[in-house]
Amino acid sequence: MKIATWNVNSIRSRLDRAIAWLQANPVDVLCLQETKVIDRDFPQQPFLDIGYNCYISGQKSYNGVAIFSRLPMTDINIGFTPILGAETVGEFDEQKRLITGIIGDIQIINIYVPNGAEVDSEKYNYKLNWLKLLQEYLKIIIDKSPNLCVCGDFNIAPDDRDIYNPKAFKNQIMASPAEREALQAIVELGFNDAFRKFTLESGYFSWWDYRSGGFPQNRGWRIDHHYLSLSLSDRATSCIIDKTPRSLPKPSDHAPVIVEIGNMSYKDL
DNA sequence: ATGGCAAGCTAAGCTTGA
Repeated sequence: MKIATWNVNSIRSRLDRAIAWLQANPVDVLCLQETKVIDRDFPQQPFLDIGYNCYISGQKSYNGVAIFSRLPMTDINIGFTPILGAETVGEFDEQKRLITGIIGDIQIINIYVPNGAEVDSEKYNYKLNWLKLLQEYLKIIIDKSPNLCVCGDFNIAPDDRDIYNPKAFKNQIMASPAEREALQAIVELGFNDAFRKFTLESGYFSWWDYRSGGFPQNRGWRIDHHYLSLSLSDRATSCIIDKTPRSLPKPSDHAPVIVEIGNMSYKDL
C-alpha cells in the first residue's frame, strides 16, 4: 500500500504532470494540496479515466485538497467541523485545508497547513491556531482510528536537518520555535515522522523556491510529511521523496513524497 | 534588506505562496 502526498500548486496548471506521474507511479492513494479550484471546476475525469476515485474539497484561487484512491474510500469528511463542531471550529473551515477518508484499516487525513507569511504576523497566528485545532482534532480521532496517516504540506521544517541553510532561517517562518512546538505537541499524541524512520541525514527536501535557482542548487526544505500513528509506523517499509517531477518543465515547487505500508494487500481491502 | 519565480484573477497589477 503506497500513500503519496504532493502539493501541486494548482491542479489545473499541473493536470498533465499529475496524470503522468500517477501513470508512472501508480500509488494506491495520492493526497494533493493547493488544488486552487472550486469543486465544480475540478478536472476529475482524467483521474477517473486512469482508474482513480476522486474526493475533493476546494475553493476559489487558494488552498484546496483532494484525495485520489484506486479503490473506493469510505467515511469521507471535510474540515474540522464533523469532529469538533461548528462552535469550536468557527471560521477555520472557511479555508479548504483538510479532507479525510478510510481505506482498508487505515484512516488518511490530508492537510494543507497555513503558510503563516512571517513570524508574529496575523497569518502566523492563524497558522498556530489552526495547528492547535488540528491537535484537538487528532486527539479525538486517534482513539477511534488507531491506524492513522496524517499527510500533506505542513509548512514546517521539523528540525534543522530539514533546511538547506538552517542558520540563515533561524526563527523564520516554517522554522520558528512556536511552529515546531505546535508540531511536536501533535507528534506527542502518538505519531512518527515516516521519513525519519528510514533516513536520518540532512539534505533531503520536498520544496525548493522557484526563485534564484533553488532546485538546481538543492536549496530546499523538507516540509511535506507523513505522520503515522505508532501502530502504522511499525508497518511502514519505506518513505521516499521523488525529485523527478520537480526537475521537469513547469513544475510544482513541491515534490511528491511516498510512504509504503506493508502487511496489507488488495485482498485485505 | 531586496529581489528573485509562479499562479489566480482579470485585464496591468495586485495577492499569495514559503
